[in-house]
Amino acid sequence: MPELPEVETIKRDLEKIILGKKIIEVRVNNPRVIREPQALKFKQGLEGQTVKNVLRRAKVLILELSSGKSLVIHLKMTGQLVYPGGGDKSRVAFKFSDGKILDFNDQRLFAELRLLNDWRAFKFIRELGPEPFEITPEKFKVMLASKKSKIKSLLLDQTFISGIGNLYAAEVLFRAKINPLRPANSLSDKEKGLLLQQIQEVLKEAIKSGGSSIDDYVRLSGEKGDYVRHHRVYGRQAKPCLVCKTPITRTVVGGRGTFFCSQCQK
DNA sequence: AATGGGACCTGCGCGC
DNA sequence: TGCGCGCAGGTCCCAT
Repeated sequence: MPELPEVETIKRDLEKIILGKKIIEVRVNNPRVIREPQALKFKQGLEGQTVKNVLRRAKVLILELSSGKSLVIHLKMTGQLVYPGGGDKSRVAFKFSDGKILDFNDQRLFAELRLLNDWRAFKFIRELGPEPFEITPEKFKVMLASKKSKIKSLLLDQTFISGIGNLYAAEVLFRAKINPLRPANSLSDKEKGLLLQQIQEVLKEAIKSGGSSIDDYVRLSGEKGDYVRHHRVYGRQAKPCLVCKTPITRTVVGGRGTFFCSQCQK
């Protein structure tokens, strides 16, 4: 479940090793992960290209190429980039001019690779809400004002705010002491301010730790992200709240596991 | 219009 | 020991 901090970590690791390098061969081991264009065109469009720029938008990685096209990668839940690669799990392998290989792994085949003429025109990216770090407290208040949906569902809505997933939604709501089931427009101005502050702080700290390795996420090197040590509620069902010792509640919101402290989060 | 649930997938861990 | 089942969650799509 790579979310913003995990994708940002991969982005930073990746640009250190592939900026300016040429892709000499693309091996497609499972065409299902290539959403467009058709696999052969994808391969041909990448071979011979130099990586000019590595960008992140929300949970999406973008590699701008010398041709002007871009390789757009959404890791979804189990997508991984591993370097140096050459492993037998790889769905797609990118070989560079120095002979080294970047593996794209994805156990569950949900991830999406695209070779696009203009990544900015890609519907998913066009419709993304603002990046959490670009939001001011004033703007956040306006954004929440008319929203009746549960605050947790709203944090997961990528067209509302981009980059937060199930894990960080749980963590920021715990730190802001807000119950995930609350209607968004029922938050006081003070709570809205605190929530934005926690969103920015938690994401920033998580990036510093290299993300959270639960399930499949690993850094480019295969090394784990260290932020798991700082988790307070995610995955802690029935365990004592770290603040008040009340057992952590697990419920389902929008079909997703939702962890919170019924005592601390009102 | 907003909300909810299923679908997409695979491997792991659990209970019998 | 072995098998079947539920579960994990990002996003899309459809029904209500």
